[in-house]
Parts: sequence; structure tokens; C-alpha cells
Amino acid sequence: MRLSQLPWTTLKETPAEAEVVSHQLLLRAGLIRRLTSGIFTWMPLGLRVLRRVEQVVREEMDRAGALEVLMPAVQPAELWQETGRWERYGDLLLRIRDRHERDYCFGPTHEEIITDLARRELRSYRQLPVNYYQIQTKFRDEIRPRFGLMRAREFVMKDAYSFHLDQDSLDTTYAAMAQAYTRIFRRLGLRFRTVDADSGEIGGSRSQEFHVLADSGEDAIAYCDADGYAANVEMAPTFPPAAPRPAPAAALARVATPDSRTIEEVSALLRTAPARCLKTLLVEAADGGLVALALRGDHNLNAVKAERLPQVARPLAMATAERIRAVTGVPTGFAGPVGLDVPLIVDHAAAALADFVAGANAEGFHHTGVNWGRDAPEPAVADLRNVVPGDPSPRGGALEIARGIEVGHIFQLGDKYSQAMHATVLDQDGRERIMTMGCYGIGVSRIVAAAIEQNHDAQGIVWPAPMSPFDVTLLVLNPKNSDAVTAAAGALYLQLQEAGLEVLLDDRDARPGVKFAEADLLGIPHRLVIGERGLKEGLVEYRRRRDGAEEKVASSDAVAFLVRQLAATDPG
RNA sequence: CGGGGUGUAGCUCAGCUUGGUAGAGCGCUUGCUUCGGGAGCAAGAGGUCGCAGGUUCGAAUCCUGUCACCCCGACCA
Repeated sequence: MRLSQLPWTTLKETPAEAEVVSHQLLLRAGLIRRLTSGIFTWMPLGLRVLRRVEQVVREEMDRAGALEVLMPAVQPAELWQETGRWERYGDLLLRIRDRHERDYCFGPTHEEIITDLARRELRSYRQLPVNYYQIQTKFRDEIRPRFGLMRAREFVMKDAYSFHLDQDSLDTTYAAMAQAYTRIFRRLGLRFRTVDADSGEIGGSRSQEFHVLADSGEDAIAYCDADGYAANVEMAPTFPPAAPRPAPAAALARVATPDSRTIEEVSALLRTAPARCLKTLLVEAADGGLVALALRGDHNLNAVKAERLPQVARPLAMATAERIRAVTGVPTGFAGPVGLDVPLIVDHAAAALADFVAGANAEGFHHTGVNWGRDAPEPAVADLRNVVPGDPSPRGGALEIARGIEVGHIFQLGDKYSQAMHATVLDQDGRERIMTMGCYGIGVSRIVAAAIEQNHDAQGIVWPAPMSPFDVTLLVLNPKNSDAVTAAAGALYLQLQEAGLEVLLDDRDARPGVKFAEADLLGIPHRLVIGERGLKEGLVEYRRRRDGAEEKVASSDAVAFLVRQLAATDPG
């Protein structure tokens, strides 16, 4: 592509609307433009990146035996009513109505559509297993779209759905998909991690997420390189402390803490470590009352774990200040286990405390020297907290925490949808059997953003080679001043293309500094410069974007040299 | 949806407190000079100050309403 033919606008200044690097650089490099909140246009150069990601995904899905289809984006309400999600999915579902006042939605996901398709198309166990996939535009009316492509409302997703007669078959396909996903992210040149995950609203049993590692990631991942364990912190279990609880040493005392409600305030006032304080949280209970959840002051509540408790209302809801006052008679900030009259569930670590500080269930007072069994009943104990660095891994090592961006998620759905929609086949004995399903998603457009979050520097984007919009960019310096330079550049441009490379030729009538700066911003991994200076000696200049490594190459060797560079950097 | 914030030229922003002629930098156009890391000089084009109503002789500025966008929380690829 000749840049002189492309109306390409870059931005020197960061648009005010962009908060995260990927969003800023996508806008500055002219790869996307915002139409409205969470909805973007892919510009010519940006679309090339998206297409390259799609292509890798497509190749690996095909290799894994999945079948590409393209389902409609607009879906009739009836199918969603069949599974009950027309109501349950809530406002995330963009509902639309046609001229006949019939209800539709713009598809946020396609379980209903594919299950409907499967129950029509699949009649016999002989046709199973089958795995359909598509790469398609989804719409989710997010409460708050943000971070550009990271959480857009309209986005490109690869979603696959597999159908099976039994669990063994599902296990096989699930494993094949896990392997395909690993190949995809590896081929794209991304640093990523596969983690155990909560299956969430979509339902089902087994579930794993694929996270691109980046400090700006919205998710926290607990992992241990030594033993290979990795899980979303939502899922990573904690264990009862190995050491037994110390015997009580201090007497229970009631102290005035008039304006101290938070752990920070109380621990500062009483000169105690937060780890020696009890954090008592009041949440809505399943029976309509409240439940108290207690943690060590330096630990955080894990909502997924809390929701699993039968006593706790789903979804997890912290009690409001009014509710707390109405039920306990005390304002927020002073709840504690001594004399508490709502049910109490305590985290392992907090149950191992002795002589600790806790709220006194009276406005302006806390207790010190509190001990379980003596001052408050031996509590019901559960795993309630998020893991912290250093916690033991389930496999024996010690956990570390990293930030990640979720770009893929695979689930075993079981018969949740096939049951609701009666998707059956006849088995070997001629009996009708509900099919078992798996589903497998990749956030294709999100990968583009995640790749930038992980690969950028002060100058701009540093594309992993497999998803770069071009393999190489060829800058022609001052083409107007020298016909020889222009001719040499044109010839090299053709030769590179003949060698099978995608080339971006910067033949614009622009100053060299502009070309250098914009090339860095755009982030193509390999750059060749052809200018009067070098050409006199028969040389072109090579520069690698990632580390700035430079080399002068005889123009006659340039193509061969570049082919070698590409081979060295392309993992695919 | 709750809380916070912002809407002035394509982009980044000033002007608003204390009402009176709409500004700067970048970008764009033309010319000259430049030309190996986002050039210099000169001349230009470009704005119903988000929208609607109100107050006023007069509103970007004050008041009311409304819309859009951004940020913080719960959800997700």
C-alpha cells in the first residue's frame, strides 16, 4: 500500500476521551474512530490488524475441526424467551422492534440461535460431535463502556458451540479447544496465561479463561510458576492457616473509637496492624435478613466465594447504611462478633486470630483482646477472601498475583440450553437424547487492544509481527528531491511484495522527521529507509521497531535480509 | 443505575467568577525558505460557543430544562 494514496491522519495530542494506552494509541495512530459511546469504526490500517487476528483464529479453529458458519446478528425474542433469558439477561440485551411490533434483540451471544439450529439440523448421534463457530459482531449494552476497544458495546467475537452425545465427547472437544486457544495466542505473539475460572452467568461446569498479561488488566490472576497453577483470583481457594490459633492472652476491653469506622482508622487509632483487626461486613441474606461476613482487616472479600454460601443472597449485595441501622440498631463501622445478633460466617484466616480488635456493636466503640470461644461463639468458618501474594497454591507452591485482560473463555455448558430448548438426537438404541454442549469465545477486537496494552513504548505501538498491519514499512526520504531515490524505492517496494511481504510504502511528500515519528507510532515491526545519502553507497537502512536495532544493508540484499528478519521474529 | 466531571474550530485547551467585538497551540490551504526524528516565515480557510427555553438593551458567560460524552462502582470476550 502506498501511503500517498491513503488519507491517514495521526494525532500528536492524546484525545481527552481516551484513558488507557491502547485506546489512546489506536486513536492517535488513526486505526479506529469513535462513532458514539463504545462503538467504533475500523479505519483502513486498523482493519488490517483486526483481519490478521481473525485469520489466525480462523486457521486454528479450522485446524481443530470446527466448522465456520455466520449466524444473524438480529435475533427473535421467542428463542430468548424459550430459555428464559429474555427476562434474565436484563438491560445488557439491546432490544429492538420491527414494523410489526415484533421483538428482537441484537445478539450479545448466540447460544439460543445455535441451539435452535442444532435441534433442526442434527437428528442422529452419528452426526456428533459437531463444533460450529463464527466470527461476528456482537452487541452488549454495557452499563459503562470504557477503555476503547477493551470494553466496547459493539465488538467482534469468535464464538464456537459444540454438541455431543456424552460427557466424554465434550471433554475431548473442550481439550481440543483449549489447545487451539493456546496455539492462537502463541501464534499472535502474546504473553498470556490460561487460568481456571468461574463459569458465571452463562452457566455450566468446567471453565477456563485466557488472559493476556498486562498491568492495566481488569482481572487479577493468581499463579505459581513452580507448580503450574493458575486461576482467576475469583476462583483461587485459600486454606486454613497451618499454625494453630494462639491461646487468649489479653482481656476483653471496650474502647471508645468515636470517629473510627474503617479498618485504617481503627488500626491507626489503636496502633494495631490491620491484620489484627476483624473486618465485619454485613450483606443481604438469602432469607431476607442480613448475614455478617468477617475477614482479617488486611484481607478482601471475594464476591464469588461469598455468593456460593447458601445463607447469602445472590447476587451479593452489601447492606445499605439504613438496613444496617434498622437491623442491628447501630450505624455502619461498629459491627463485631461479640453480642452480634445476625448470623456470622468467618474466613479461615480471621478465625485463627486471637486477642484481636473488632467492632463492639455500639456506636463509637470497638473491643480489643477479643477471642473466639471466650468472648464470641466459635464461628462458622468458610473461605471468603481473595488470595494475596505468598498464599499457598493448591498444588503446593506459593502464589503470585498478576494483572490480565480476558481475551478468551471456554466453558462446558452441559445441557443447560439443549434441555431448555429440547435439542435432541437419537442415540444408537433409537432413544431421544438431550445433547451436551460446550461453548468457546474469543474477543477478537479486544485482542487488538490487549496486544497494544502489552506491547507499546513512549513512541507508540510495537505490534507483535503476526498482527501488524504490514510486515514492513519502507520510508522514502525526500522523494521529490531525487528521481533515483524514488525509482529505487519503487523497485524495492515491488521486490518485497514479490517476495510475499505486505509492504507499506511511505512515499508521501512529507519531512523525514514526520515519517519516522509516524512509523514509530504505527508500530510496524520492521522498517527500511531509503534516502539519497545511503543510496549513493548502495545501502538501505534497516531498523527493528521493538528494540531499535539498526543495520545498513546493501540494497541488492535488502529483500533477502528482510525475509530473514521476518523468519526470526515470527513465531507463527 | 448511583456518584463525580466535561461540552467553545478537525485535535488539545483558554475565555465564564465580574454579561458588551470569540481566542491560542497543533492540524488544514497557498507561497517562499527548509528537508535524516512530528520545520520556519507570511497569508488564509474554519466556530448557530451541545441543544431548547428564560432573565437582560445585550448571554459562550447568569437561571431552568434537556441531550451527549468521560471518570469511579457491580457485569463481561
